[in-house]
Amino acid sequence: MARRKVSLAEVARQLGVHPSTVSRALDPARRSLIGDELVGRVRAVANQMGYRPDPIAASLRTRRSRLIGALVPDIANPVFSPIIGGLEETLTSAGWSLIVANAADEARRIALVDELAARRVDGMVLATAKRDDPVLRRCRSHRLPTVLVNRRDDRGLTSSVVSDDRLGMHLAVDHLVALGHRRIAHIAGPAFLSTGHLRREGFVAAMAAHGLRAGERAIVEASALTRDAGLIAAREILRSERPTAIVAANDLLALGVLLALDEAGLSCPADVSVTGHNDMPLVDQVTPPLTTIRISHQEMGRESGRILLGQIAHAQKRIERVLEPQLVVRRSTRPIAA
Amino acid sequence: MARRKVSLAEVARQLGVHPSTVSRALDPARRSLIGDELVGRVRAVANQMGYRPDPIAASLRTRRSRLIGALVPDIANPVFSPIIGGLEETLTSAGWSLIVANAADEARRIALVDELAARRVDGMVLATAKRDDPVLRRCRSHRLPTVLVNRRDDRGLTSSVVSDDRLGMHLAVDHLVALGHRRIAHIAGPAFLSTGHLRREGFVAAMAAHGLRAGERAIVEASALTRDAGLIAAREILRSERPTAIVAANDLLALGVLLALDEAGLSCPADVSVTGHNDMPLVDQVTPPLTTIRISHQEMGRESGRILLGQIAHAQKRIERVLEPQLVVRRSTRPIAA
DNA sequence: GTGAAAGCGCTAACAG
DNA sequence: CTGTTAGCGCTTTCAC
Repeated sequence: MARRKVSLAEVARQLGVHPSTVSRALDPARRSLIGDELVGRVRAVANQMGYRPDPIAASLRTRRSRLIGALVPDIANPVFSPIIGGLEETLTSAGWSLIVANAADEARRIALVDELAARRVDGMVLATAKRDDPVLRRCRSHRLPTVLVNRRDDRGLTSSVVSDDRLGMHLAVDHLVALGHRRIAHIAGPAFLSTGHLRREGFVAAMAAHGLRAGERAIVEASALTRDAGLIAAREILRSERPTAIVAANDLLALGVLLALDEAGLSCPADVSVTGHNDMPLVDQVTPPLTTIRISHQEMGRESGRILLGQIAHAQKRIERVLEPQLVVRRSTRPIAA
Repeated sequence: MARRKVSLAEVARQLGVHPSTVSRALDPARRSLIGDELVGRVRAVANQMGYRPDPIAASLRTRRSRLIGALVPDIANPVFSPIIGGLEETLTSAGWSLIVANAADEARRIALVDELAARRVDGMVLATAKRDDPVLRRCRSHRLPTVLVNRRDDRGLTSSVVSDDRLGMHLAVDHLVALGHRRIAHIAGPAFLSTGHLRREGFVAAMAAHGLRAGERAIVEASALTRDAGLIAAREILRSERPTAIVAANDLLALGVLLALDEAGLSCPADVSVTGHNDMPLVDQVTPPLTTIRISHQEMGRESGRILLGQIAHAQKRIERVLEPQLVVRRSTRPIAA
C-alpha cells in the first residue's frame, strides 16, 4: 500500500481518456456530464490505482480549499474546547477540515486571519468574545463567510450563534426570587465582552420584572472572567450591605465568590446563595456544588458549522441563532432563612 | 487596503525584473543569490504593492506547506487543550500553522492522517493515548515526521514527550507513606493506555521501594479515565479490606473516588486519603481540594513542537523527552489517624 | 547575479 | 458526452 503518489493524468492515461474526463467523473457535482458506463470504469480504475486527489492543486485552480478557520482567544479555556469539538464534528462530516488558530492579542489575531485567508479558507468561525472587533472587519474585507460563536455582531451584519443570555439571567433571578431572595447582587463580566454586557442587562431586566431594583452597589463589574477577578469583585460586594444572593456572570466568577465568602467567614448557601453561568465541567463537584445556567457549547459549535456551510453553499443571508439555556439547581442556592 | 490580490509576476513586472528574481529576493534562504541593492528594491516594492505570497501555489511546487497536523482523541478533554495551546505557541512563533483534527475512533483517525498527508502537512503530532497504534504506522507510511505527546512508542522508533509517570507515582506514594499510610490502593487507568500502564507500574515499584506489597485486590483497573469509571472502581476497592489511602491514576478517577467515599459514608481525608494525577483545572476547589501530581501539559505541547520542527529541519533522530512532574499537596491527604 | 523555460496537479472555458 | 487548451502562482533547474 501507499505506493508512489498517482496523479489524475496517470489514471487518464491508463484509461485512455483525457484527464478532464477523469476529473469530471470523480467530482459528484459534474459526474452527470459523463456517461454512466465511463464513470464506473473511471472510478474503478482510480480506486484500484490508489488515486488520491491533490487538494493543493485543486485549491490553486479553484481558489477554494474545503478548509475552515476557527479563531479562539484561548484554546485552553474549557468553554472553547467543546465549541471547537462541535464545530469539527459538523465540518468533518460534511467533508471540510478545520484549522484552529489561537491568539490572545488582537494584532496577532488579525495576522492570523490574513494568513488563513491566504491559505484560502472557505470560511471563518470567530469565537473571540469582544464586541465590535477589528478581527471581524478583517474577515469581511477578505470577503470570507464568517460566523460568530458566543457573541453577536452589534452592527447586525454577521451570522452568530449565542445562548440566550437574558433568558439565562431570568432563570437565575427567578429561581432566587422563588426561594425568597430579594437583595440580590450581580458580578458582571467586562462590558466589552458580549456576554458580560448582555448578562448584565438581563440581570437588571429580570430584577425589574420582579419589581426589584438592582441597587447602585449591587452590581460590580469584574475585570476579567476569572476566578481571581470574581474573588476581588465579591470582596467589594461584601463590603457594602450584604446581599442574600449573588448572581455571577459565569462559573469562574462564581467560584471566586465562593472563595470570597469563605474568606469572610460566611457560608454558602447558609448565608449567601450563589449562581454561576455555563455549567462548566466539575462545578458539580466543588463545594457546594454550583447552581448554574447550562449552555451547550458543543451544540453552539455544531450549529455554527451548519450555518457557515449553508452560507458558503447558498450565500445565505445572515442568521442569528439563539440557543436556550437551562437552569441547573444544585446546592449553592437555597431558601432564604426565615 | 486589501486591494486586489497581487502576484509575484506583477511585482516583477513593476520592477522590470524576472519573477524568479523576486522570488529569490523575498526568500531568506535564497536571498544571498541576489544583489543587496536589488533585494532592497524588491522588498520595498513588494511591500508597497501589498504583495502576499500565495502559500497554495508554493506548496504545489515545493510539496511543503508550513502546516502541522495534530490529532487528538477528544479536544474537549481538559488535558488536551493546553497541549494544543502550547504546541500552537511554538509553531506559530516559528511561522508554522496548526491543523487540529479530532477523532475518537481509530478508522476516522487514520482517514484524517491520510487527509492531512494529502494536504501536505510537514509533520504530525499525535496526542492519542493508545499504545501501539495503527495511526502511528500510517504516519510512518506517509513518511511524515511525527511526535507523540503524552505517550511513548513501545517500539522505540518515534520521538515523544511524556511526563515521568513512574516518578509521579513515586511522589504520590512517598508522600502517603511519609504521612504514615501503609495500606494504599491504586485505581489504574486502562492498560491499553500508555499512562494507565506506566502509572500502574510506577505504583507497584514505589510501593516495593518502601517494602510494601500492593496486594492482589489493592489495584483495580478502571474501564476509562472518567469520573464514573473511578466511582465504580472505588466501590470495588471499598468492598474489600479498606485501605487508608487511594492513589488514582488521574484526577477524574480521583474525583470518582471522592464520590464513592461520600456514598459509603466515609470522609476524605479523615477516613481515607486520596491523590489524583494531572492537576487539572478546578481540582483545587473540589471538596476536599485534591492532592495531586502536576504535569505541565502546556510545556509538553511546546516541547513537542520544538522537537517536531527540529526533526523537520535537520531530520534529527528520535528524541524522547521526559518532563518532571511535581507533587501538589492539598487537603485530600493527611497523616493517618494514630 | 539574473533571466528563461518548464512544470507542480488540477479544473474551467470552449469546442465539437 | 468528451477532448483541447490554457492557465492558477510559485519555484527550480539550467543558461548566460
